Amino acid sequence: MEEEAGPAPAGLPAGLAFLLVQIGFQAGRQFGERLSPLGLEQRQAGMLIRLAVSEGESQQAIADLLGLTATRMVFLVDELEALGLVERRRNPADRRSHALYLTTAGRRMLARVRAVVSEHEAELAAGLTSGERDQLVTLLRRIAQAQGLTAQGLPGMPPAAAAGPPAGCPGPSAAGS
Amino acid sequence: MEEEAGPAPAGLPAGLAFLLVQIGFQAGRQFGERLSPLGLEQRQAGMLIRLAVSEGESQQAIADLLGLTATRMVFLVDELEALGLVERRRNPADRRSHALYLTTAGRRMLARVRAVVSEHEAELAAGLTSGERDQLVTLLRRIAQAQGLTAQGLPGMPPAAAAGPPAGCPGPSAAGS
DNA sequence: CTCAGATAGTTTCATAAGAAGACTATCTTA
DNA sequence: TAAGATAGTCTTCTTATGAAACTATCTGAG
Repeated sequence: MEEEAGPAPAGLPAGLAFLLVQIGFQAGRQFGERLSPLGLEQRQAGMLIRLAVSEGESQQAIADLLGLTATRMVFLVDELEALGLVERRRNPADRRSHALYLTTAGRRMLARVRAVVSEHEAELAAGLTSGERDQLVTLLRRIAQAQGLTAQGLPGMPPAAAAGPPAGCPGPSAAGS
Repeated sequence: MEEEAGPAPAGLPAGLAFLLVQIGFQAGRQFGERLSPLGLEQRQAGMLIRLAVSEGESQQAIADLLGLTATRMVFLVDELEALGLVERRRNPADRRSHALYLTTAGRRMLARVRAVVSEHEAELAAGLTSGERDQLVTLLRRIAQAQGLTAQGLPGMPPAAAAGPPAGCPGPSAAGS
C-alpha cells in the first residue's frame, strides 16, 4: 500500500493544475464538514453570505448574481426559509417578485458561518507565513482573473456542485453495460 | 482573520479558501472540457495515467490507490474496457482477481491525455512568470501536505469524494453588487 | 475431500443534485 | 380587456454515487 508514495511515479503529474484541483476539492469538502455542525450545506451558507450583501433583492436578481437557475434558486430559498433563516417578502410594487431578507435567526447563523469561514481560512493558511499567504492570494487572484473568474458568482460555476470528482459516467462515447 | 463576523457589507471575507475552491473547480471543469474531444471523462483520463504506472495490478489494488469504491471501480473499468483502452486479464494464479492492462489504443490515448494535461498546465500558468509559477506550486504543495493530500490522486480524481461541493459559494472578496 | 470463512469483482437498489420545461400569478401595454 | 412579458413554482428526467447483496474463487481446518 505504500509502493507509490516516495518516487513520484513517472507520469503522475504533480503540476499546478493537479494541485489546484486537489486542494480546491479538499478545501471545499472540509468547508462543508466544518459547516455541518451548524446544520447547513455549503450552498446554504453561500446564500446567506450573499444575502448579507444583497439583501432585499429579488430572487432572480440574486440567482443571476450567483449563476443559479431559477429552479435551483427556488429550491435553495425553500430550504433556507424552512430553516427560518431567510424570508420571502412580496414586493408591493411588483407582486410577481419575492424580495429576500435574512431573519434574525438568519443573521445569527450568518455570524456563525462567518466564524467558520475564518476558521477554515486560518486552517488552510496554517503553515504559511502571512507574507506567503498574501503572495499566494495574489497569485491565485491573477489566475482567477486570467480564467475569467470574477469575484462574485462565477461565470457558470456557482451552482457547481460537482467539484471535481468526476466519476464514472456514461461517457460521451461508447459506454458499456 | 480580520474578516470576522462584522456585518461588512461589501466586505466579504478575504478569501484564500474561496479562491482555492473556485479556481480548483474551474480548473477541473476546463480540464474536462479539454478532454471531451478525446471522448474521455476526467476519471477515465486519470485512470489511464494511473495505469501507465501501475499496470498489471489488480482492480482492487488500483481502487485502493485512488480511493475509489469497488462499485465505481467496476463501472470505470467497464467504460474503459468498452472504449477498448484497457483490458481485464484474469490472473491465472488467482482467478478471482482481474489485473488491468492498457491496450495499444489505451497507450495512444494516454499520450493524447498527457498532451492535454500539458496544455492545461500551460494555460493555467499563462500570465505568470515561471518564477511565479514555481513559487505558486511550492506554496500549494505546502498546503497540500499540511492538508494531508498525498500526490496519489489523479488530475480530476479527488481522493475520496464526499459531500456536495459549493453551491453558490459567493464569496469572499469584493461582492459584485 | 469438503465445509467455513475470507476475498475480488459484479450487480442491484436507493438517494441526491441538478436541469428543463410546463404551469400560475402578475405586470405592461395597446 | 386581451396579448405578451416576467417572476416564481412545480413536475419530471437524468446523472452520479454509495451501500449492500450476490457470485466466483481461494485458503485452511477437520
